Amino acid sequence: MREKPVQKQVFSRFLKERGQRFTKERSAILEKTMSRNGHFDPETLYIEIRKAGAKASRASVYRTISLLCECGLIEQVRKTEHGTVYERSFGHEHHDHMLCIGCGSAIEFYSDKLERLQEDLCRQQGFQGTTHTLEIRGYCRKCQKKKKQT
Amino acid sequence: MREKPVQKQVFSRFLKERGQRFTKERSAILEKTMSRNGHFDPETLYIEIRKAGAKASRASVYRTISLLCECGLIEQVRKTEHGTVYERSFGHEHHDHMLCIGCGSAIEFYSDKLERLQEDLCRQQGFQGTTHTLEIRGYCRKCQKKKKQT
DNA sequence: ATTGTAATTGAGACTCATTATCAATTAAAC
DNA sequence: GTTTAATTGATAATGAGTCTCAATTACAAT
Repeated sequence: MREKPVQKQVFSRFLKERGQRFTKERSAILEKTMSRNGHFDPETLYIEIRKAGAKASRASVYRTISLLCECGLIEQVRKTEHGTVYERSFGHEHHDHMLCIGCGSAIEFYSDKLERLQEDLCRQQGFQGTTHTLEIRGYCRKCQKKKKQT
Repeated sequence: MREKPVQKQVFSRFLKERGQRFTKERSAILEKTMSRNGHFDPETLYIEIRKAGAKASRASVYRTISLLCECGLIEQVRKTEHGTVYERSFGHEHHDHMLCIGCGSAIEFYSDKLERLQEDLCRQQGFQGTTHTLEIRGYCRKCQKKKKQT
């Protein structure tokens, strides 16, 4: 796994500005977070970190995830009955999701039309929109086939 | 508060089909649910029911909310750090929400363009979409003013 | 390098929403 | 009315996430 010094810089600057420290625990969590491609939840991240031999407690994982959200390196995707799902946002353009009811898989997509629509809608309502999340639920290709077979 | 016999019929039929019973607890919870206009969470509903003098335990409230979701009379709006938020869907057309970061208030809106956009997006991805949720976060009129004053 | 000091860590206690348990109750079919 | 399986509710259990606090440590100043 290649180093990602840019992200370390972003994070350590963010911390320094607030008089906070860039510890090895935070560094390990940052690294594992940034090496992840898809969605993840704190517990899974914690287990991966332990497996990788790094030392960081569950508490630190939660605390660091919080910080990473604040400085914009990751963001919350959604809350589920099994906990909160996050994803890397650094080097990962804004997008929305389609979520398969059948298998839980997620498709990412981006739509310029949607971005413009958000602006229109906000104008109509006198609302100052900053971000949005669109989640489309349904069936992915695979699960559509499975359904036909039954 | 007027009676809403249609919803009772829907619910009791739904239950009968599944060999389940239409108890007074379920009836009380249904009624309180249907008399609500905005968003609500299970705990608030439970407290209201107790205040109204009806008898239903917290456990029954949770269990019945689950049933009401299954039969389509209410639906989950979102999960927050303070629990799950629901809203009546019976006699309440589909819509999406703008959520104020400042005060937590919610604006409901409906957009035909958005509905058509969902269809387009799904076609593009070979996804069979059934429902969606669009949540736009930002500042409502009041909170925009407050921010200016500071 | 050493020191001083405030930030951080981690183990475990705690919170709070939600679910499971199970004996007692009850709807509703006969 | 009897029967019987579904339901209820008090309470225990679960599980994600947060808090506590003594021990540790980053880091700025000397």
